Amino acid sequence: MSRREEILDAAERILSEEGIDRLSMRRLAEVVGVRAPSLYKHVADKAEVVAALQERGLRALAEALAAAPPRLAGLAGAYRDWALAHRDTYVVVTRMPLHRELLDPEVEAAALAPVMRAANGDHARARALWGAVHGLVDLELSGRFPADADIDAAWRAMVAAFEG
Amino acid sequence: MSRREEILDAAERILSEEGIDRLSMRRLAEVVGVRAPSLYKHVADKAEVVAALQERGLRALAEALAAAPPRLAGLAGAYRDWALAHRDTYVVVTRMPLHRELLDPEVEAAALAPVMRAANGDHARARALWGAVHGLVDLELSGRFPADADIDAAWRAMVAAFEG
DNA sequence: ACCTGAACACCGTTCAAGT
DNA sequence: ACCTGAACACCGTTCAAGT
Repeated sequence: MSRREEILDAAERILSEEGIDRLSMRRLAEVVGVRAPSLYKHVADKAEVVAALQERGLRALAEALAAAPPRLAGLAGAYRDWALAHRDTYVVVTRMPLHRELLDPEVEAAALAPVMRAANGDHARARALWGAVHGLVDLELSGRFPADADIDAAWRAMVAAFEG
Repeated sequence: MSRREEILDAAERILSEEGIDRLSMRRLAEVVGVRAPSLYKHVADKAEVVAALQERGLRALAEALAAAPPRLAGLAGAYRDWALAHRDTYVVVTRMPLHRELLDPEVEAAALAPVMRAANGDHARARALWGAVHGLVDLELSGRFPADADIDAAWRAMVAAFEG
């Protein structure tokens, strides 16, 4: 395993185990067992590390969605489940600037392919659907629903609207 | 005008004019004309500054939505327009941790009241709708749609789904 | 080829000291 | 009551120097 892979694996571990706030170049170096400046011999900057995490996250999300039942409710459920199980990764994938020039060009489309399929190839509808599932996940992750809110019911209402 | 108000006004100005990345206690102090430690005589910490910005943002959003045509398309359009016109404020309002204990308890509900009304008082439907409009805005603000995407069409598809 | 310490320009925050 | 400089524990990043 190259030093570079070692660094990216460590970054992935920090992200999922310690959270995004702890993902610093200094902490990353510490986990790898080296001083922070040494990282720059193997990655250009932190943005490159983040881009790698986004790529890995998109691949994992694509896999989870591809394995879900293709019906809308199943797909929406798989999307939500994956996001809740990988909160910090989901945030990195969707909220941080996407450096597309550092990304495998196919990986973004692959993650959205199941959504595209559920919308019968209608781009506008696929984006509306993606917005809806992403929005519900994002509000939940950001703690915008009151503690006693029935979030499952909100998901059912969303699915009903798009199936209507 | 109290020093505290002066500080919060300056924070609002930095947020909208220089962006969230420049909103630091040190920059804030500089704009107010004082050293950073002095701020702590007037606000407890940065979280309190952010909470004040969230409250002001929610109030402004509530106003914009209340002034919109109550039909779904008009409401969705007003939501999107406001978010795009106040990008950094929108991000602070929706993405940063919401310190509800520092917030006027009615302001959050006030912002969502028009959405609630559009859902005929159905909480689940209102949350699905909020998720959908927020999600589309968030993906657009995060640059997740390709440059040639017809985002207007995505909004129409979303409105159609919920009106269906 | 790889790693290091020192440095630079930043953060949020605390605190003793001054008025 | 308010403001200050100095300090602490952090950031990302650069660079000359060592092996």
